[in-house]
Amino acid sequence: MSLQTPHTVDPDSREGSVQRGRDVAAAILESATEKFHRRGFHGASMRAVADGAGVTLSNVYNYFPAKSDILLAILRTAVTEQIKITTSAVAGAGSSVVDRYSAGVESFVLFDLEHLDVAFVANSELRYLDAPQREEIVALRDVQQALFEELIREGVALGGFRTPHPREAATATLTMCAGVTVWYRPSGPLSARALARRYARYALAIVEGT
Amino acid sequence: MSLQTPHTVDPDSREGSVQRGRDVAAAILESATEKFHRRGFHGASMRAVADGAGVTLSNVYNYFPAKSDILLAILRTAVTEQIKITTSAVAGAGSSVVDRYSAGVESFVLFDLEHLDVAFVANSELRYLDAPQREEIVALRDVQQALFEELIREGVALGGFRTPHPREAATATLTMCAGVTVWYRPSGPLSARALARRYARYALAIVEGT
Amino acid sequence: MSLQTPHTVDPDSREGSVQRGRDVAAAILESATEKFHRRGFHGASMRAVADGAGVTLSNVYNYFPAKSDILLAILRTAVTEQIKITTSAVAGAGSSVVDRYSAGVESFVLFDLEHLDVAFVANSELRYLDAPQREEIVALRDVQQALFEELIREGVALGGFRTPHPREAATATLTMCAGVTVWYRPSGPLSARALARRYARYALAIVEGT
Amino acid sequence: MSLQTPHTVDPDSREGSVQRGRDVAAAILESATEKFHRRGFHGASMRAVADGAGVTLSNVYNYFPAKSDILLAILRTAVTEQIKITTSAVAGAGSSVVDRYSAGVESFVLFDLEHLDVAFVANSELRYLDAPQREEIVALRDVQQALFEELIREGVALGGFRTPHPREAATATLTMCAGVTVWYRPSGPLSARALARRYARYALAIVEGT
DNA sequence: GATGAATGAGCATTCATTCAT
DNA sequence: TATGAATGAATGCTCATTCAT
Repeated sequence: MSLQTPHTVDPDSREGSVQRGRDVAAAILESATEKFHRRGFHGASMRAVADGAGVTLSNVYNYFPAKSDILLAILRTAVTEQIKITTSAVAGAGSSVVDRYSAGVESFVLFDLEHLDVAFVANSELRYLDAPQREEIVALRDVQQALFEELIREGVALGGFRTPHPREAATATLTMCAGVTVWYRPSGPLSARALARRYARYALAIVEGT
Repeated sequence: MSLQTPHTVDPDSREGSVQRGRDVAAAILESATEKFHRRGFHGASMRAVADGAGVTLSNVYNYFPAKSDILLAILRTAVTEQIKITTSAVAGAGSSVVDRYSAGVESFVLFDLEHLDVAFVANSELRYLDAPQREEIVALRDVQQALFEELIREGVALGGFRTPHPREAATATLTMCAGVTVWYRPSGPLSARALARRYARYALAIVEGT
Repeated sequence: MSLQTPHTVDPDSREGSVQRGRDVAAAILESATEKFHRRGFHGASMRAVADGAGVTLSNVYNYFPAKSDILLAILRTAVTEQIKITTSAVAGAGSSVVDRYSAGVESFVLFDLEHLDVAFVANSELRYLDAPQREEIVALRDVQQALFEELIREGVALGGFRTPHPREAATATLTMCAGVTVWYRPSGPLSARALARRYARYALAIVEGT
Repeated sequence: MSLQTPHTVDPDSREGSVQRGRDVAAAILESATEKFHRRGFHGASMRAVADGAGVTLSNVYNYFPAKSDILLAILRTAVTEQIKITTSAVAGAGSSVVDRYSAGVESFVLFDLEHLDVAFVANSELRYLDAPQREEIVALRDVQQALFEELIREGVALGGFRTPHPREAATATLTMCAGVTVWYRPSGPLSARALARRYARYALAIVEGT
């Protein structure tokens, strides 16, 4: 499942240039994600991105003014989407903090596992954005981090979690979770869902939940 | 403290120009580490590496036949050194598994914190090595991973740890620990040693130590 | 007369700058031929080739993926064209073997004299092509050699030629003829046509024609 | 048999620096000959020459001030030696012009066949010498050419040869003979001596000897 | 939107040569 | 003689980007 190509498309809007423009941009983002994942931002050439998208090199520039804008678009979508998914997972969980925190972590890991290359790129290539672009993404990640941190603080206040350092616990947990994109292979013995549950358990342990 | 500059230098040989007295290969490795950290392997040019080392571009090639050999040398040194340090930390700790595991994790994190850029490069740029070179480093990392995994299994056998999945716990812990190189800044409020201790506690929680 | 500039050009399209009107690929091949002739394949730089063609260095690579492909293109054109010319000269000559052989040799030499640099490069730089590319050209040269060898065998069969070694006679003759590209200067006293006739006479003597 | 390493060495002179100097220079020339043959003058690096000679790169410069001096030395030796050999072959032959011319051509070809790489280099790489060095070799080749041309003129005067163009016949013959270095392989079916005799016959035909 | 041609700066690497010892 | 270290210029080639159509 790709983040860039939505699988539900309104059939009425399939014609006309706007829709075709959407398709092309999506193809470029998809190709770029794969290339950035495999070769890194600086190791992947615009030609390779264009070729992978089945698009003319020059035409890429009709959709993205510069290479870094492609990376920015990938990261923006990824982080935004992950915030949405974790937020709604937390909202949809049971009323106990433990349940809500677990649901949040599980959905976070699941997102990374289901979008391995996007998530990997989001973690590893952010540093190649120039300051203004980078700050936009960093701000979004702060939102994501705050979501978990708040839950931890809440758990500590309610007595369910006993970690003395909510902020560092959140940071450690998030980097641990993001780490799955480095080594997980879908062909392995562990299903994404099972792994996500396992990580939720680690996360609970880190905040010293009872 | 740099990994590349040998600790034992004959003080009598320090005369002569500062630049010449310093080992050229070490200067190149140090510069390359910094450049690879800041710009990534493909984003850092050999010219930048040479300039940073105060060395002629062509002279770099008198010490390293190719760019990738510089990366290889950095990774080899880093991983080897970290194995040594963690191994001896484990050996020098108390007899209980909890103590030995904690000491191992703490020294692992401490190493990363004291060689932030080297450790960061070791984690993020390994994938840019070609297969044969990459496999050499991967084999070394497997040794490192085995060290922790064995300790966990031992703890489980003795009853001190209760995690049902030693291998995954080790993986999760190591990626969590390696994650500190992404965000830690020495100028921050937390000392390296304090942070390392904190991570040892997280690690213990993950393996569900009592 | 150049081999690279096509003979039939639409006169109406000659407007626009002289440089642009000229085919870029042809200009590159022409310049490369001259540079390879003067400095040799390894002694001629792509920058020199580009400059000689009035073309940007990088633009050369829009037409030829590698330096060796330029050499390949030159040799392919040269050898193919020479085969065509000698074949049709043989076909258009009188019915006697002596006449046909003489016509073949004469046209062969004439081709070399009228395309001195191309022919010189074809003789001297072939060895710098990598195996697969070289074999393509070698196969073409075998066709050329076979043309003459067959004529000699025919002459021997009919009694006009008395050489006991048709193959070696053909080889000796062709290398002798190709040799003119080394020393002939159009400014000299001997016209190309006269020299070609003289070589046809040598060739006849070598096969011991009556 | 190499031109550079004499096979008769005075055993008494084997020690001391002069003799060792000789050996080193000879090794360099031998290696350079092989490299120039295989890769061409510009395609062969000084490092490759040094390595092939089992000599330090810097030490090469103790014997030859520049790369082109190595080429010059090779060519000088080769051409000089060939002149000597052909001259004495002519002198040692029977009294008839036909015999003397045949002996000259045969010994010329034989020299090329017995020193394939040296002779090849002498033919193909001469053009890479700068003007003053090149002229020295060209002057030597003129001597070689004059030897054959004089014989032809003598033969014409005496009535044995009937070619109307002694000079062009000599040129054609010499380029034909030199051509053997391009294709001859000692492993082939034809012995060097047999091939040389065959070429002497071609040469006689070219000058229209009776 | 889409294209093919073009560009200038930059890339990793190699060159012949020099120099201090 | 001999060496190991060093150098500046050049090598073939690729880069992200632009532009005219």
